[in-house]
Amino acid sequence: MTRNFNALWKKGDFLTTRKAINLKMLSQTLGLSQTTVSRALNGFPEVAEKTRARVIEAAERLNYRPSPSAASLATGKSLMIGHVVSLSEHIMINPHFADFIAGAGEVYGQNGYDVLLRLAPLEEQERIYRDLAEDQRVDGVVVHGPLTGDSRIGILNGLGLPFVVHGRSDEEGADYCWMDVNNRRAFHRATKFLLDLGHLRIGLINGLEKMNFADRRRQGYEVALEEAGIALDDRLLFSADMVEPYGYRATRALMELEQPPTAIVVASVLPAMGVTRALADLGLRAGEDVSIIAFDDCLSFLQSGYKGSVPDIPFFTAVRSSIREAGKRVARMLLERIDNPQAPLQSELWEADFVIGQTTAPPRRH
Amino acid sequence: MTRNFNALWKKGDFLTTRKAINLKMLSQTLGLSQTTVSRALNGFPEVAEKTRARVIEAAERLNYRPSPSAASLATGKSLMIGHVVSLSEHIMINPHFADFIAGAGEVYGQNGYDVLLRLAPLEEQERIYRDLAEDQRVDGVVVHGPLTGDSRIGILNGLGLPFVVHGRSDEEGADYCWMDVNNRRAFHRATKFLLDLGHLRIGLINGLEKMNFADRRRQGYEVALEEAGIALDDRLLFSADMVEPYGYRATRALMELEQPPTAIVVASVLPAMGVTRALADLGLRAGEDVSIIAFDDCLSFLQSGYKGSVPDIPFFTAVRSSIREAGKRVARMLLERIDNPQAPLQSELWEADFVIGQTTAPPRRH
DNA sequence: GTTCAAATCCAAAGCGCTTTGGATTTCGTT
DNA sequence: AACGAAATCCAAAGCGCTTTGGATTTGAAC
Repeated sequence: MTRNFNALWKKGDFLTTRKAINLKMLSQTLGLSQTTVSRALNGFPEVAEKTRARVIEAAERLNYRPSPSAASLATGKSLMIGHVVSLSEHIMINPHFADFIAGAGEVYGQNGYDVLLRLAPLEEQERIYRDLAEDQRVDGVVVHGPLTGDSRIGILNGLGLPFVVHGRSDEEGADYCWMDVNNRRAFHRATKFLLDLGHLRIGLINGLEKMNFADRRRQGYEVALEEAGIALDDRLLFSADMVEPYGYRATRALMELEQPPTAIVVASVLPAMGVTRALADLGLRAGEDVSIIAFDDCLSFLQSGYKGSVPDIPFFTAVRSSIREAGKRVARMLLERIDNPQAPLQSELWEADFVIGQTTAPPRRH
Repeated sequence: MTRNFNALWKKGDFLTTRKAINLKMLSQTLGLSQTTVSRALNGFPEVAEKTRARVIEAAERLNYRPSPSAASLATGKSLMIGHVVSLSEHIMINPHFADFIAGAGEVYGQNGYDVLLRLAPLEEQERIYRDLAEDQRVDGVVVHGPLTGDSRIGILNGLGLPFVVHGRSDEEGADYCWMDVNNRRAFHRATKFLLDLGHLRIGLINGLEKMNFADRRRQGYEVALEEAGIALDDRLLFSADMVEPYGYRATRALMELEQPPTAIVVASVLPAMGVTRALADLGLRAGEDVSIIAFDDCLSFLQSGYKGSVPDIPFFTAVRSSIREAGKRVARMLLERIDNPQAPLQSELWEADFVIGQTTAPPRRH
């Protein structure tokens, strides 16, 4: 029975090069069939516990590791989660994506999944999803940065590939699985807070408004103004990719108005840093001269001490929601969906925290 | 011959669900053997061009796509590149990693490779490399954030898995393939520039010095001071993970010294933003009151307009090298290495640009 | 019209795993 | 002691591709 295997062993293959051992060899050493060994390792009930223990022990001792491609070929599962992102196109995605994936990757790792990362511009993503699905390269995907009316969602539903959207694509968000922050309410609260402080002219430095999250944020801002009986002023509204220099330029433009705003709501801490830089250039101070509220995704490299360590008063007053925690949650939702594709569609809406920092105060009296 | 396939076709499988078509079916429709079809598609010379054209046409028409796991099982190649990173541990890696992978991913995509991303703390990475190699899950890996004397390199050499190091791990850098920026010279130049402007007390806000790149940067700084006959002052030296609040706190500490520095060299634009924030808090202005030179990785979300668009004068005076371009280069080197594992080990050292911005000036006279 | 390469194509054996359908053994019952 | 169900295990058939070793055909040369 074990002759074959012993021959190989004596040849020295295993001891020296630690050449991978496969199921066949393992079952031969054990004097069991491949079936039994496979079932023992995969936790099937029809194998005696004594046998299972023996098998597991031997597998560990001989450093047996099943070939992923063989398993994938046989089962059709790949234990991979696809993330398709356009890191070149909307570069503001980059740092956000890194933190999101840091959270998601943690969950994947705990469940034996890996990330398949594909960089591609938006217009190619539909084709890529199709390829990934047909090739069975991934067991599910996460949709990043959904636009309002995003066509990727329809495609994915058609493909039958499990997916979760980080964010939403429309008002209902009914026929797909998503996890989102309540962007509208967050910006409503931020704007109302500034109004309550007495600010009457409030600028909005928003993200790209074809992105659904930015669209919602603007709605929150507008509704708050409306409720306060303040007319919208287009000159106070900006929309672009959320990078630092954008915040800088928008602020310079705002402050050159004949009636500059006394407060600004900013879609991300990144442009918000540009805002403070612009104010500094003009000899103005954030908080004292111009109030700022930013949306804070808890980007790891900007704030280090949330939990313990250094409990600083945060610089920016902010509506805050950890994108990294979002990554974890989305990952969990997706894995559940993969395990049970028939389960009803889940969705989850998080409220952002509102934290007071050093950049808000009542408007200056002249 | 084609009966089998037609039967399936008529059943409607292909037209409706676009069920994946496999080699067998494709060869049956063509009336050729699987061998010939496979060879035709993979560009082998022993198939007539006429036949090849016919095969390719049919493959496209029927939307044939070879199964990656089957191909991987048969060939042992996975068309995947492994990136193992610890996004949680040294969070400063995050934004840098995102831009690096944006560059690398572009090259991978052009060559039919994908990224397998695995999040793991440093101490697990050796085991993970071993697993990835034995499982044949990836055809090569990139080593991120090498420490001085990094054990991962020895492991990888032992495994025979092709790899390229982004950065270096030791003085020689001889027995592995790497691509690095001349960090020592960059910081030497930066420091010397400040000395030439007349600065005598120069702070260093460095990265974690167990990281090889940070170690080298410090060497450059020290040598420049030494050459100018200025003694090192430990109170001017900081070393930590390069996040924004670190720059802030280090600067506060620096400015509280009885003899505060008149200039600071900073290891990254991220802490440098903290530096300017701290200075602003103290009523000081970067450039006028305290000079700053930062290392600038061209992080996408901080500077948008390098190439064309808005040719701003950069804010920070900086030594600059695009981490994204580095990603591209590393990816190319790795793919070459995979194609030709026997070729001599390559390495590449880039010089950083030195760009003058708005944060350097001669020291204030009192 | 042979002959012999060169050109072209093929059957079949893997690659390493899962899983179906059955065979064999064990064990409590009668 | 015999019986049937439960427990345990197995042989073999895929999964879809690559590739070896060989068969067949073509075409130029004699």
